[in-house]
Amino acid sequence: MGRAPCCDKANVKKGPWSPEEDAKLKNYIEKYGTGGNWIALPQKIGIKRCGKSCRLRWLNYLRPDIKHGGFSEEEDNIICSLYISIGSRWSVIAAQLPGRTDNDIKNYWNTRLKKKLFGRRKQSQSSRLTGSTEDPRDGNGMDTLSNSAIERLQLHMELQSLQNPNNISMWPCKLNPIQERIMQSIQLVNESSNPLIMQHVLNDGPQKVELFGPSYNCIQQKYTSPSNMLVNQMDNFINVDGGSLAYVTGPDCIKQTSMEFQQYLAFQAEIDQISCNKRANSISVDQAQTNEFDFFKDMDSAKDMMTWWSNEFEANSASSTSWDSSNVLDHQQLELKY
DNA sequence: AAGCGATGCAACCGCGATTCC
DNA sequence: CGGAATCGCGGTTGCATCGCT
Repeated sequence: MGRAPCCDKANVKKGPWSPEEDAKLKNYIEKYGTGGNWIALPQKIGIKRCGKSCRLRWLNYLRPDIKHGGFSEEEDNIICSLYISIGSRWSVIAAQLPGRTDNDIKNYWNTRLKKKLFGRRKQSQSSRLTGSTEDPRDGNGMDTLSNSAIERLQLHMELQSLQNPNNISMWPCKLNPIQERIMQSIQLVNESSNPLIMQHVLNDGPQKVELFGPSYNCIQQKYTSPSNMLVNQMDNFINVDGGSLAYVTGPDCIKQTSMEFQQYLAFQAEIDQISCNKRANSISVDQAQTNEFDFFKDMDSAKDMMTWWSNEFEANSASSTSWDSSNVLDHQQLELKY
């Protein structure tokens, strides 16, 4: 039993939008708004389109404040930095780039920026591997990993370096103060996920977590308000599940743990287990999990990749083509004040 | 000039999250 | 409170265009 379709698939038009359809949709929304129901919209307008398709067309193309093409270097930097920090959360990234849509950014990343990064990797690697014709897409390189896997790998490495600060850092860029705080906060969450410490937290008086997210906008709001006391309480922020932040204000927090926080803890546990299995060279891992995290088999090459990335970032941070996220988060669009 | 692979982008699809009744 | 409806997101696909041979 699948889910019921959102519209009558047989009676809706698919494919490219005609100028007439565009005009009808645009005129209607500008006059009356969406009415809070995209599914009903096409009927009202009199076009044979799925409501979801109308929503997409409006958000990605017809909206008046849309910017198309021509990403600036600054935008490149923001996208790269945020992708490295939070992964493929295109809507969150898009929220930091006025006029850009998640779809646009996703396409731009997939078609250009990724190549910009991995292309350098290819170049760098092939210069070291004499006589090698290795293509990163041939099944042995990092590109065989899913975005999610890369994201997880990055997170894993962050956590590793936090847990063992004496290790050579493989995180690709110098963190700015906010990112450093967030990384510290991850450590706090790690500690809190320890049952003993969790117990301590629970017994140590009421706690409360306010969740700001998943969009970074929320952080922005907190940090751009000069009169907001939270500005001075950054140590109390903890990162949950990538883009979202939780703020530890006091009472009742653990009971109010959000879904995202639970997911984060589950993910952390998963990573811990995998790391454990890796260390113990265990082969008893469930096959599905093994498949999902196959890349850990190739951890050495992955480390190599991240080390390379780190070098590239450092080298580039001195040039005008800076990939250094510390620059990015200083960007005025984020308006983060320390 | 034609063929063909690569590229870029708009649009679709499936599914989890959220809202509504 | 539970199920249905809707929203919103990320991944994927399809197709027009480009550029190389």
